[in-house]
Amino acid sequence: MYDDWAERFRALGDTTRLRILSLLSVRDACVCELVELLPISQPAVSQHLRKLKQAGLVDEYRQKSWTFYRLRADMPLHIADWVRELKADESDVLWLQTHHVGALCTNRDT
Amino acid sequence: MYDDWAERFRALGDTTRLRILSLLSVRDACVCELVELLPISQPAVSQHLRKLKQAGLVDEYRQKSWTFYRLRADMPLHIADWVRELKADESDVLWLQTHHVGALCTNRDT
DNA sequence: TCACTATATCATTATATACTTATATCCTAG
DNA sequence: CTAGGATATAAGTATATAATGATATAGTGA
Repeated sequence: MYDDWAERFRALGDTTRLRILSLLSVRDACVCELVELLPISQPAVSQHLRKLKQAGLVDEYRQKSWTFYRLRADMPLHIADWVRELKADESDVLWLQTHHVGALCTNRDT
Repeated sequence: MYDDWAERFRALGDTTRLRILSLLSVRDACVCELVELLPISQPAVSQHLRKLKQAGLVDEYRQKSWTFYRLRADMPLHIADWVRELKADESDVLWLQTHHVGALCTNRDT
């Protein structure tokens, strides 16, 4: 009866995933960017993203060789309200504003 | 950084606890009433209530020999909004409306 | 006081979660 | 097509969680 909600809340019940959401609230990001910012391995990041996706909180799109994740626009209302107030750490915001994946990974610029 | 929120969401990330919240949104209830309504043992109910309490979502008060639990009035805003929309199962509502703990525990009412 | 009821805690167990490393898959460039 | 980077999946492990039955604690009322 409450399965979907429980799954959503479980997805939110982890500080790493909350940080990922805070990052995505600054801007969309690809997996390799999140890997740069988080203190865990690439597979761990991938697994967190999968949970967030299964919970309907993020979705993905491809651009060049990268898979970008973004907050889902159709996220349940109250969660969306909450996420909107989630403040990313200042240094994370700075990083996201001053880096772009092209520079990070192979080419330059977006 | 997001520890408190993660704990709250983890507390919400279980269907049994969501059902407990839905019950408490109908009216305050004591542990023995929740035990009647839920398909799990009394210790399990007690442990769920402890998690909800630690997460700041419910609190307790004593009345006669019973410990009643109620939704915390100062629950975080967005969660309170969400809980307000949580609909208890109709048969649960009926049970809560037609029973009271005095009848339950000392007499043997319907 | 004692007996009883209500609730909490303890010890244990099975399953879920979060991480790791290793490997597979998928793109895109050349 | 092939090489290499980007990402996902697999397998394994340690910790967390949710349940149980047994037991401890607390309050009530005779």
